[in-house]
Amino acid sequence: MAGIRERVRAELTSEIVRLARAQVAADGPGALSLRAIARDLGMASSAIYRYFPSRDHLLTQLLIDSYDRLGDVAEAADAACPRADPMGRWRAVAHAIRGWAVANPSEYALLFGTPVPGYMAPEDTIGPASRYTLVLIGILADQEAAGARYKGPVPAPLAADLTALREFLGVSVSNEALAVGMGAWAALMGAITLELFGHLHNVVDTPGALFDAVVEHHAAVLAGLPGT
Amino acid sequence: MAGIRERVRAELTSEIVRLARAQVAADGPGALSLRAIARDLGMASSAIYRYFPSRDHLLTQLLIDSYDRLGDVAEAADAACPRADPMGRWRAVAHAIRGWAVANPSEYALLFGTPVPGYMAPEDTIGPASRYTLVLIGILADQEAAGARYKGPVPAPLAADLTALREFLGVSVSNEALAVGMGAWAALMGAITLELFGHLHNVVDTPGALFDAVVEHHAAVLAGLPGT
DNA sequence: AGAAAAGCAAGAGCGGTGCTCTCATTTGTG
DNA sequence: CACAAATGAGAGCACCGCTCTTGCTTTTCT
Repeated sequence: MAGIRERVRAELTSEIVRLARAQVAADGPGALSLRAIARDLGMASSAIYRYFPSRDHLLTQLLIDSYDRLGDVAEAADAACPRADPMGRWRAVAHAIRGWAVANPSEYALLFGTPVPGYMAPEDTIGPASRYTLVLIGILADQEAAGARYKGPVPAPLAADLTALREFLGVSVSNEALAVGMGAWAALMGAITLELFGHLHNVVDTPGALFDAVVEHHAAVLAGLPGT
Repeated sequence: MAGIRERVRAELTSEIVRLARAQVAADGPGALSLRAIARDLGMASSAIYRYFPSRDHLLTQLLIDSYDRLGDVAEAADAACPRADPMGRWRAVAHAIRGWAVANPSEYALLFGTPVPGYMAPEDTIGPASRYTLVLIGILADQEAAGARYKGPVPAPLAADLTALREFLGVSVSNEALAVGMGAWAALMGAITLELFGHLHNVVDTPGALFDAVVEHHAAVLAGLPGT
């Protein structure tokens, strides 16, 4: 009942994931080949399906793992800052996210690039996918708790969504703060995506320059000081 | 010498592109299959290669076409506004871009989603790819010419790039304005990408709400009025 | 006009993919 | 020990991009 078989199964499963991740890292998502993994493992291609019922299921596993790694670096960067300095934390987390993205471009593409056509991310992914955003929201909440005030106007439909979101998360932030934060989030991801997907090649040579400007701009906005 | 053969060749070529676009629109890029196109055309799969030497070449053609369509809608939206109202033009162009994106998600994914692994966009694409950005820069230039002032600081490396960019484009805009504009650009594309690629599904229900907030925020920033 | 050259479509074929099915073997358990 | 479950192997299906050869048609040149 120790389950010797279960153990070797778990090991093989994680070995498959390991090879899959290496494949994705090397040639991007879409280059993921179950047959190639089977070859590397020295087993028949059909045997892989005992561990992952389809290529998409394996891809989902990679998705979850990558979201978790991103969550790790975001949380680590946040934890390394004094909690009383939300703007320093914002800068640190933002740069940590970009750092992870440029270090793992294929994984970033997997998370934030073109979604697989017929593929809808299952429930298991939303937890890991939320981690890095929760870090950002936490910073926002602390900044507001420290006295920052954000002025709207927040469009009515957005306000309703934000209210629901706040209640779901159980965090105490105003709708105005959430709206500002989502704007910063979009700018953050937009800057990284433009950079990583090559849209700055014919515009700007210095990698990260646009990103720095974006982060600094939103640092000022997120500061939420009166008169801004 | 009228070139009857050339004409039928041109027609067949555009027919191939038409079917390819339909395929991409239906099932996203990556579902593009030369064999399927050949089947639809009732010809041998090998015959396609007389018109496009490889799948990537056909994809490049689709890329150029899509960039041109995006450029069309951006320019049209801009032209429909009074030139003397740059902020109105910004709003109009931004919403036009998003409108095109939500109406043609697969084409948007083709342009701004995960790049094809080994694929590097050839020179012919940078012209069409620049059109919608030139519209945005034009608005920025007019706004600054109308008296708007943007304050830095612009990071030194970014400043160098922006100077080169300005000289290349031959537009008269300050580095500060360009930096602010690129920030708005990143936020714009980031908001669209997050929405279209499903990252708002568990956050916000109202499509476009985040986008509106982002556009309005940057409208205020781009206004460039003293005290902002 | 006739011959040479160029363009074109078709078919077979290579190596690759995801995935399914069957069959034999191994392994843990009642 | 015997039985049932889990596992691996192999063949096979339908698809993919791409290449090569083989004929046929159209254009062009002499």
